[in-house]
Amino acid sequence: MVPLETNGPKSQDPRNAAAIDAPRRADARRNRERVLAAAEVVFAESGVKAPVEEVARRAGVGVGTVCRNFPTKQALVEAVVGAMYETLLHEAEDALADPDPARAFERFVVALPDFQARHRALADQMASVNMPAPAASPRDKLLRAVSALVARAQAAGAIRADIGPGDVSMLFSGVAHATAVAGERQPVLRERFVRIILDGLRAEGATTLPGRPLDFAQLRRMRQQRVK
Amino acid sequence: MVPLETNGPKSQDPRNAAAIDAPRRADARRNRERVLAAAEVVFAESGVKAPVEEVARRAGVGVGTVCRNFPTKQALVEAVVGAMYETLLHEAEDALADPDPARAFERFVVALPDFQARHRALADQMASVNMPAPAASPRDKLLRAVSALVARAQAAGAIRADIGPGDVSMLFSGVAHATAVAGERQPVLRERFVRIILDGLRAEGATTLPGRPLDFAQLRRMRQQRVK
DNA sequence: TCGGAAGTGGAATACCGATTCCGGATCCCT
DNA sequence: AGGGATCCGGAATCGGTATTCCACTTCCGA
Repeated sequence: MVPLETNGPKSQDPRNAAAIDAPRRADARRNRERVLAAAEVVFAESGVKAPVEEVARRAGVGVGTVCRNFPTKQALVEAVVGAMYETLLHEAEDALADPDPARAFERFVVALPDFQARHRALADQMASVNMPAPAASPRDKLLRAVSALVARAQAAGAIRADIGPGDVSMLFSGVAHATAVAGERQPVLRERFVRIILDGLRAEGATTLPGRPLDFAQLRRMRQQRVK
Repeated sequence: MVPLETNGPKSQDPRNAAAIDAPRRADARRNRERVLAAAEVVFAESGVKAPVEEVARRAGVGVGTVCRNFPTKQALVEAVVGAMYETLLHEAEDALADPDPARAFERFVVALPDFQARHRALADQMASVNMPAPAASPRDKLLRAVSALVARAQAAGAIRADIGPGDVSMLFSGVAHATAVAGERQPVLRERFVRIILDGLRAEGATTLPGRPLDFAQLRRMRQQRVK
């Protein structure tokens, strides 16, 4: 590999993932997008175990094209997950735009399990990521946005003070997983659970929680401990 | 059971699964137990995707022995799950033995996610079963016990009336799944979430829940709808 | 418009794990 | 103890999917 060129245009950049992300030819770039979009759909409806060939078919390209863009299936999955962070980030930013902290928080915790239930398999992938988020990456921005939503809601007295953003994230992801099993066509069920948990998050002092409020950094550390 | 008799042993009984469960030779029966035990451990730590060969190795037998006892990997998984129902049933019955309905309920909802977090992959399997439980099977007994725990707690005014056993089961399974990802070595985390949800379940009237209380029959029906 | 670099489809290959098969070992009854 | 039914181990088989490879097509700059 390293397709030798007459005079090193880029060969000295060891981590030019960007170059791989954006192939030279227009049709190639287009195909890459198609594959990514197809993969998101396929993985959502059949889980990550869906054959690569299915993704290729759905994208209208050959398997070779898929594998050239994403050298490994794992790489494909990660790319799709990366795209999902951006979607969730929008969700969070939309919520943050609401001037009422309580409503903003509520809006996000309704949207989160909703989104995750529609992407069960990929949400599981997201949950097992345990690398620190590169600064200013979509994931990093998302974590900050969620932290802000929680902090703002707490400052406004809308939710109890003894929880952290990590707690919130896990609680509602749990809802997503539980309801996805029963069928994503049951938004009512999801809403019931979100309401119940919201009631629990509001119940200041009803119970003294063991442990400390959980933030994302701690959450990540806990995942790493897990030998896996 | 059905210890062989001298003539006409059993060959005409089409559904003598029991006979398969209890092979004639003592060493065979012993091996079967070993495989079951090994499978439980292996699946718990590596998920159901763990190779059959790994189970065999852990059990100290050849793959052939595993496959003879459980003609299919799926059959092996189901056998292990079946055993788990019995364990959970004990948990539920122990809880029911507590004369205080509130304490009994609480005790079970702490034990449930705890147990499921230690058997994540198998818990997922359990969640996707959508056949009616045969009357008096461990699973059937478990569902009844849980329903009783919920009903009793409601009658005592310990938890809100607008929820059903299906709601409870899904909520706490969600906790199990969420915390299992972060590492089953974090019982404190699990307890935090259980407390929060318990607060939410206590908050009578705090929020009017959409939909109706969910019982197990409805839950099963919802799973079936899901084309899969 | 042309030439060749860049990209493509999909058959061939590599791999991995479930299931089958059978010569040999083990048990259990007499 | 003897002998046959039963069971065992694990190599061979089979199936299914990820990945590689290359003859052929498409794009794009000159």
